[in-house]
Amino acid sequence: MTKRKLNSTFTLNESFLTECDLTYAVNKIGGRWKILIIDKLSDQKLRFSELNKIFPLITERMLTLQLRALECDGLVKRTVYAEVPPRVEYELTPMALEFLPIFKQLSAWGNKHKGLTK
Amino acid sequence: MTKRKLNSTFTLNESFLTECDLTYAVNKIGGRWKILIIDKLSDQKLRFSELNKIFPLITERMLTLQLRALECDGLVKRTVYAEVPPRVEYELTPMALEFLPIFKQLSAWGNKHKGLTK
DNA sequence: TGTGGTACGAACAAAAGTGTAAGTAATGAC
DNA sequence: GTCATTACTTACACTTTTGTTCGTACCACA
Repeated sequence: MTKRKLNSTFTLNESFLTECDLTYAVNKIGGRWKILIIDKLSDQKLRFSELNKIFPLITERMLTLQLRALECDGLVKRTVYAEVPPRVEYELTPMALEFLPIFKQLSAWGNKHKGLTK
Repeated sequence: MTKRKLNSTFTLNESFLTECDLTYAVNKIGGRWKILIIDKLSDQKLRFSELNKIFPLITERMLTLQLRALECDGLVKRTVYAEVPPRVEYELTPMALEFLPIFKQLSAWGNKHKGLTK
């Protein structure tokens, strides 16, 4: 996505951290809007503009970035139709589909404990 | 942790985002070292200095911040012993223990797909 | 000729997260 | 009195992430 300086402690630590399968997994869904996007795509293909309407607060730029990251991580498949005006559809990959049951548990956990700090 | 400006779009979006149970849950473990800390605490209490030794790359400041955040979110319990030199022990709360099985699945998913982008 | 819709891209700015380097309190051991 | 130990705290700098604003290509259609 954005260019990074190599050899910064930040980056070095990142390498160390992603050696952990758990951290690796969480990093993949760590972007601000990624989870919501995956959730919406869980049972349907959606176009860029449709996602944009579903999440009015996300900017086009952010949506682009998050989708690109998801695509890059192999969680989302991007299909471009050579039409005018352009049409691009996004859908989950099998790898992402395997994530969904975990999502449900996470969601249940979140729901159970939300607001009950302590 | 750090003070935030209210009313920034960033903060407003955060409110919107954490309405989603899923995003809420992921945010709780989103800090850079939180997952590793929880993992280490999964079967034992540990002192501040012990955690620091386990993760040589984390700075004391970061360790403090992450532990404070975890405590604030009700995932970690902090026990201070009135001794000199000070002794502070950290352990998981029941809420965090409920997270562990999900962690295992996340970890398995990460292990399966790591390196297999696409 | 001009307008409209789609899915972006680029330049910039703001905010948050993370790392660096130093310092602190309390007290028991020497 | 000095030093060592533990668990921090503070001030600052740097990196990444997120948001703002503007602009683009393409062609159908009016």
